[in-house]
Amino acid sequence: MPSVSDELHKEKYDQFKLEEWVKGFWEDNNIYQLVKEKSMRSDKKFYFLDGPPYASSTVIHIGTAWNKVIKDTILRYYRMKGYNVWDQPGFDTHGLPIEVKIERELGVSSKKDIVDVIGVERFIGECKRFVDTSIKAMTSQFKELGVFMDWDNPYITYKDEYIEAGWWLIKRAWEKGLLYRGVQVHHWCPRCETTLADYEVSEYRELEDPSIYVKFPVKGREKESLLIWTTTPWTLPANAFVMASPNIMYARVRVGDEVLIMAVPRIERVMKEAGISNYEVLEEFSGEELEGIEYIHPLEDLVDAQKTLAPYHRVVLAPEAVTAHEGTGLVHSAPGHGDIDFKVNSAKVGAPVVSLVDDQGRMTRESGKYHGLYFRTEANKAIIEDLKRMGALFYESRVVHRYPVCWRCKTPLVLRATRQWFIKVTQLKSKLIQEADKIRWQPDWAKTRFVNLLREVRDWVISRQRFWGIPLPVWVCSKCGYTHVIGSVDELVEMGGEKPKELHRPWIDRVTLKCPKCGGEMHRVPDVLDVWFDSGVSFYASLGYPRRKLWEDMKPVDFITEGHDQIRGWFFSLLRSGVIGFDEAPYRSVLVHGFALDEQGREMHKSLGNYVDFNELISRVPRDVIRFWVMQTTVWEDLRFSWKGLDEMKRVFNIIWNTYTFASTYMSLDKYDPTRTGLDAVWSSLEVEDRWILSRLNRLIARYHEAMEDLRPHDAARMLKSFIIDDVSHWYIRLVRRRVWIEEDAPTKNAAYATLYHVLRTLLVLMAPFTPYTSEYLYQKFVKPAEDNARASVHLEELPEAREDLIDDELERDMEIASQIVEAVAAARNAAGIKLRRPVKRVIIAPVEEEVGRRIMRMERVIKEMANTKTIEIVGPEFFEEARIYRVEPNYRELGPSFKKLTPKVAEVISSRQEEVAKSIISEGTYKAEVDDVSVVIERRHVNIKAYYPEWLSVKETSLGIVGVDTRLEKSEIMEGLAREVVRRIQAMRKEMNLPVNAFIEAWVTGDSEILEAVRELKSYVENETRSKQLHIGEEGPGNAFSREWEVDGKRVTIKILLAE
RNA sequence: GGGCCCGUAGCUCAGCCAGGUAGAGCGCCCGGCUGAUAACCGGGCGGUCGGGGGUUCGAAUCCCCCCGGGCCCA
Repeated sequence: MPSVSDELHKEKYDQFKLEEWVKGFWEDNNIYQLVKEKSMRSDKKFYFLDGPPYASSTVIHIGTAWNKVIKDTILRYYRMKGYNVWDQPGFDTHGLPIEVKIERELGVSSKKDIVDVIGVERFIGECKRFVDTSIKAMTSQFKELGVFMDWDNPYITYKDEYIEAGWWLIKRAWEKGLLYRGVQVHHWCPRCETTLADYEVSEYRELEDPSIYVKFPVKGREKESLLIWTTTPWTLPANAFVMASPNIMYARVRVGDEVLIMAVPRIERVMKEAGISNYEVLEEFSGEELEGIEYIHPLEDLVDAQKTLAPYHRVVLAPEAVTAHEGTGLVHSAPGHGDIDFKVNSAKVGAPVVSLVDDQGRMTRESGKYHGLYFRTEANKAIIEDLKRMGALFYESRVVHRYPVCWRCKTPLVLRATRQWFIKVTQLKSKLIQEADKIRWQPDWAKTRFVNLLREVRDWVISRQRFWGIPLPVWVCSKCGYTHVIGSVDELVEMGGEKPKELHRPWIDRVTLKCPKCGGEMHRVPDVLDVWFDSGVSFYASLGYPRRKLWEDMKPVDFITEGHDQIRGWFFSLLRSGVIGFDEAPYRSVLVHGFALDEQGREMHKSLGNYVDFNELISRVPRDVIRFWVMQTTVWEDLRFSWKGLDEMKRVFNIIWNTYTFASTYMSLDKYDPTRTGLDAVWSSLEVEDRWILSRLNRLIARYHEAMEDLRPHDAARMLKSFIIDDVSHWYIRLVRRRVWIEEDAPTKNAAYATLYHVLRTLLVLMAPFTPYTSEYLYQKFVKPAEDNARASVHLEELPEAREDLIDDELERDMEIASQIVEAVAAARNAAGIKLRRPVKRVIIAPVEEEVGRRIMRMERVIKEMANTKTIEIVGPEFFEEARIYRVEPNYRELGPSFKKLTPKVAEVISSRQEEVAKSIISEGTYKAEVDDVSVVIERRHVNIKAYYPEWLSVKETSLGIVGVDTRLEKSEIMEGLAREVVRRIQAMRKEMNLPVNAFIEAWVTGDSEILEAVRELKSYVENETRSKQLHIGEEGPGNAFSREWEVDGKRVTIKILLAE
């Protein structure tokens, strides 16, 4: 016969051990496989797509842990709701950060070294080895957290099948005319020797640069120059034109025997900076008048490239590029080295785009004299010297400003125009916005943010001049220039290529094709793809599309969740790929989560010393505690990491444990069998608190589902916590305690067992997605032994649906009121110094409305028990009014000014005629008296009125009404109180002797006569409570008995105990 | 410089969308309970709801500006 086992309460609680045990249990019994198999039998699909973490570290960030816990909780929820859940994890593996790490490991620092010293083949091998190590380490940490995903079958972006899937999209883009090669100005890292996309330019440093004012002589005018300002002298050799604004006023300013042209609002600043006080503004005019003025470039003779640029040297109007806030209002423009310059040039000038800096950051041959010099250092220096020598330098100083550096190697970046491959995303803009609108965003503002970004979308530079990435599948004929994009390995072979060992560089670089146009040899463009491309195609690539057709059955992705940085990142790249490849958004709903910050709300950084190491965390805090704690945070807000917060959560688990051991202690004692004595069997014996907790439970279930389906798992987590702590532990268990202490087989006890068992069992299942370890453990130890038909694991259970018929609003309101009344009584007792142990004769309540009174009386039994009162009386407010005693005190601040010299005597009257004065002032507002033959009128303001209740009545006023406790002692209550004191002490002694709760004893009580009388009077009560077979009053007892002397209210008593046979 | 989010007690946070007497847990102090006991109950201390302005009879809540923090851009 199954019954609740006694295993739980025999064991010392240790959450770490518990989790270790569960981990072993899952492994030994293949629980994940069972869960997965069960899920796969369902035909309701739930396609979850894991945003792949970047596999560049062996220790995960706290934020990554949170991310996976959120995912796991939601996946578990949907599995337990009977869905066929796709739970494949992913890893993002390509890209520059990993290349840089490997370069460091191998001790090289340039692309040349990778090719010549290391060899690309070995380099790629090292990248792969590094990634594999990271994946292994990360996987084991995710498993530690109890994350149930298909860890044996992750999608990994460097696999050939994945690369091939990536090619497919490039081919799609090409077929749709979205792929193009173009020149654009981008940031370039001269160390990594690759272009960086806008979003990769994320780091800035405070760097020092020259700040120079340079004179560009105006053609055909003696000693007259345009004055320009720049902090990048190295761009001057590539100067093509000068920009001015039509919205700014300019002036010709005489300085010495020269005339300088500059913006009016800048004159004073510039002159001051240059230390020139003697200057004269000759003439002011609108910027428009500058248009077309030609100038001579001061370095014209030193720079070869200037020969082609000279014809364009004139002033161009470009209000978007010129401000009156800095410089001179005249901006030197080098289309090959500036974004705006490039745009203005294409729109208005059409000069050749010249970049005079090479891949390594050195000046090119075309820069003439400066050939070979490094741009920010050597070239700057040489150029400034030449300008000075030629008299073209107006003023020179240094400036410290924010300058972009490479996000991986911190090398200052250079802006330069290069030829790159693009996808014309701008053409898809309206479609992107339209598709974004169909997606469910939680929270709402994520959508706003997303659409804001889409409005500013730019074409996407997909090419990178690196090694560790998906090779760009573009082949170009070396003879006729014909370009072809390859969409698959099969196509590669069809085109005459040989299938390489793997699709990475360098193997793929060796594959040549035969040009279908001219028969010439086609070579691959040596670029690889931007690493953001990789994860963007995961929605189909992880499923092996197009080689396999699973995506077509599974689409769209039902759910994704990542941090809010991914609004711009992955959420965007997925949508972009979805629209390029399939003309639609690939996912249906998004949950955005926050960042894991430190206690002060700052970002965690190893360099800031506030970094919390995952391994430290997991060794200090049990996994479920971490999980349940992080899940309490409003998902889309930032998580403030807190050791203290985690400690608090440990206590919650302690209470959960205590709750289950409480139940198991008594249920096992009585061999309670939930399969025989279930809720149905005890239905008619349910007490009001039983019906109440069942109502609460079902309300919880309903709200829990609402929260989970609305992607508010934190709300569900909070509800679970408050249900178990507040409703079950703090209230329900307190209420049923006495019922489970009953010895015999009473219906009310069985009703309590059945209810408690049902509640705790259901709760385990509801908790399982959040606290998989604890739920499993309690399921194995508490549920399993009691139910023959229990599942192998709690994770194979199905989530219950709420039983609406058990939700009773009225009852819950009644209980709410009862609890408030009990609270008020406790406060009143406390004020009067009456212990809860001592019963009181009556509690008197004047409710604010009759309704409340009725509710109180419906809960009479509960209130009487919890408040330890013999009776409850409902009275009208007049009861308290009549009992109230008023006292008045003289208010000297008001008395003084009114009565001057009489003040002391008036005060005397007030103090001596208390009641009389108080009554009069309350009813009439004044009190009239004769003082030294003078009539005085004492007003309300002259006194402070205080209300008191008589000694015997302790009162607490509440929003429900006035609650009074009659504190008068009658002999019977005193007796009962004393008896209870003795009981308590016997219990303490039993505990000290380590007696089992159900053991019987024999006891002897001697000492104070009043106490003995009380015990004699309530003998059977004492015997019952303490499980005493025999209670000897006034007898010494044997010497071998366990003995203790006590003092109760100043009275001595000696108690002896022996274990009865 | 722009977009979005956050700012409430010493700490962690709820309340804000749908305006109506500022809440919980923890911590601290005092008291109680002692058959869940590293649990539990009551009371107290503690708040310019980041600051300022506006709308309103009434604002933590709605609007505007500013400050601090976060993310993403420029």
